[in-house]
Amino acid sequence: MTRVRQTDIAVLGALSIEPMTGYRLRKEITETLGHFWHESFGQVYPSLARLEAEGCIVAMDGPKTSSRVFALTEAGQAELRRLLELPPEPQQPRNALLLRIFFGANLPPEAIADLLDDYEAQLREKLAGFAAIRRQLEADPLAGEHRRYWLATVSAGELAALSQVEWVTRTRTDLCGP
Amino acid sequence: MTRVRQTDIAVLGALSIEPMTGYRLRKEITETLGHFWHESFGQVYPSLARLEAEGCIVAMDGPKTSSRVFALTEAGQAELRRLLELPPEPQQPRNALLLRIFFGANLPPEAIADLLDDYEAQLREKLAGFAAIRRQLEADPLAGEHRRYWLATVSAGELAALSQVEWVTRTRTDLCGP
DNA sequence: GGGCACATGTAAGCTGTTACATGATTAA
DNA sequence: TTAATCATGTAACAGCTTACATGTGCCC
Repeated sequence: MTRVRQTDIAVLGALSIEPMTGYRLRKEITETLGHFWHESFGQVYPSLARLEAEGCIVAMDGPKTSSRVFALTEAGQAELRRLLELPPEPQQPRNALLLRIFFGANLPPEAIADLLDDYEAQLREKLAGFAAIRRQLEADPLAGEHRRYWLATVSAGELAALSQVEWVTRTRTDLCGP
Repeated sequence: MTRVRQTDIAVLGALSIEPMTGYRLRKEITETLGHFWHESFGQVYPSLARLEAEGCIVAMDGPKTSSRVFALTEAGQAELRRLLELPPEPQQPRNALLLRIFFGANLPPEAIADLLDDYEAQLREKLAGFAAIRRQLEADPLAGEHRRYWLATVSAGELAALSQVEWVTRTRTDLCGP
């Protein structure tokens, strides 16, 4: 019962869309999956090395000296499908804001208000980001068959952020007064 | 720029409500903060040892031989306040379901439907759990000044789960048909 | 006496981050 | 030419989980 390496899913998934270098892979993950996923170089390169050794991906010479462009093999495509079908293992939640709110009786109301205001500002930034991604996605002719799936993840982010804005507004009134 | 040990906040916070043993501390965190926080024994005991060495908590003999009941000192109370006011550092998101949806073009629609159905079932379980916690909290006379803060965290969970149920329903239709 | 919940800890190991080291390519 | 970006990797470390080892107290 070995645990599934989540990073491998992200790496194989990205390469299923287009072959690319490790550097660009990480950049695409940051820019495109950024609102629900994250990888660091320290994860991406070892993962690429492992997947190459397992025959899931192959490296080709890139346009630049000493850059390697990775592509999925058939085995890699099969492995990706296998991993995608596995039910996500429930991750241990850790919400640092809710932790602070829970112990809020130890703080003056203004400190709570500050925490909530900061959070709301972050949410509004996120929402602006989603709007931008959505516009871009709806215009991008390359998205093709992926578009509906990508839009679904954007919707998830938007709905979550909107419901959290509602919660923040209500909670600020409840806990810190109008 | 040392990072804040989040576990310390949970430990100090729990002890600010009532002195208790490490074992019970972890149990309370699991049962009461479970929907937004998690600690393992391997975190709790070292954290207690460190906080004791720093003078934030003191140990008293418990009712049982070789059990130690920890209580906040004044320094610990001050440290807790300091930690609670720090803005939560944004954690790197990792949503395993959205990762699978994003690469959904690699899967047959039925596999997507399974993933979404499983997720919806989990959400409904969560909602039932929240309802139970809410009933319990509203009846508990011990909650006192904490009740409003604790209810706020329950509301956060409820709203989040409800908006995700909405998303799941919509997304299932969009991606897998009616 | 047997089983369960309470209770305390440690050690191995995995995941993931951060900082570092190095160099190529491109655009101003 | 110089700064930014592209590109690859490693090493140290922090954080956290899991499994293990050990023992107490209570109830049936």
